[in-house]
Amino acid sequence: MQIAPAELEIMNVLWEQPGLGASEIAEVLASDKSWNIRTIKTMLGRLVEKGALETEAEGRRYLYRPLVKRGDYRRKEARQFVDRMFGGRAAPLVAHLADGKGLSEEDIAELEALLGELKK
Amino acid sequence: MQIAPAELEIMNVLWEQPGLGASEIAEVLASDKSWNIRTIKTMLGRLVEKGALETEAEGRRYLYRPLVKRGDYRRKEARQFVDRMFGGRAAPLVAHLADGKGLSEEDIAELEALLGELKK
DNA sequence: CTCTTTTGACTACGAGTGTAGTCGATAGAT
DNA sequence: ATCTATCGACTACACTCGTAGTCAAAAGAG
Repeated sequence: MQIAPAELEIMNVLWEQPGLGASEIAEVLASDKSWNIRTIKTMLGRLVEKGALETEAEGRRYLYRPLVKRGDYRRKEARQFVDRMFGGRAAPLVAHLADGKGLSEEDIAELEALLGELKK
Repeated sequence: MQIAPAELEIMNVLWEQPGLGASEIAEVLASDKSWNIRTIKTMLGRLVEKGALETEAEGRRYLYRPLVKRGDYRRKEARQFVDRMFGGRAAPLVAHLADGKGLSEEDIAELEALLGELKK
């Protein structure tokens, strides 16, 4: 199941706070996106169609919550991305991020910890 | 400038061997893709339009070569991807790759070396 | 010189996306 | 009871992408 970039913004909101209604999602997004409420509803509809969200009726509106787990989705996308862009090799990806100042001190520390784990 | 997934396959060929003609690209790709030569030509046309490739006439055909550097493109995409999927944090990305067995022994070794570099 | 093959140019077309409008029902305001 | 704001359902529409067909020109086969 395929989630488009704009749809992902919606999913992100719902992963953080499952069970919101359309207009609440709109409020959350209002800060950085200027999306018409209709646009958001269209995307919600499509996400439900795709099986990425489920709805629960509450009075005359719907509450939405993710059917797809964020971790699962991220894992799948990460794999796909690394395959497409870097022929499946993760190291070059990290190298590029590093090169473009995409890694903070904190990232580096975290990565070190991670690698420590992995070596065991 | 936006390069679609299928177009990227073409770019990959030309990044490896700049200056091929359409049918030569088709030959290279024939091994793992079953694309009609017309399909390839359409994509070449679009890539030229987008400014990702330039052409040089050679007799009655064109030779294609990348205008975009592979490294630059990868860097940009990597950044974008991490932003969209992981809120800009690289560490979680690597964690997910690790989790899904996306990291080989070799990757891990390389990453360690990289981190060593970065800490300096 | 004529027939076939190859090449680039242009056209097609359905699925997916981003962005929103219209419509009918209904819940709340007065 | 009536008007208005809101909700979900359906519809619209231009643009991108994947996939290829058509066409005219030219190059090579015989």
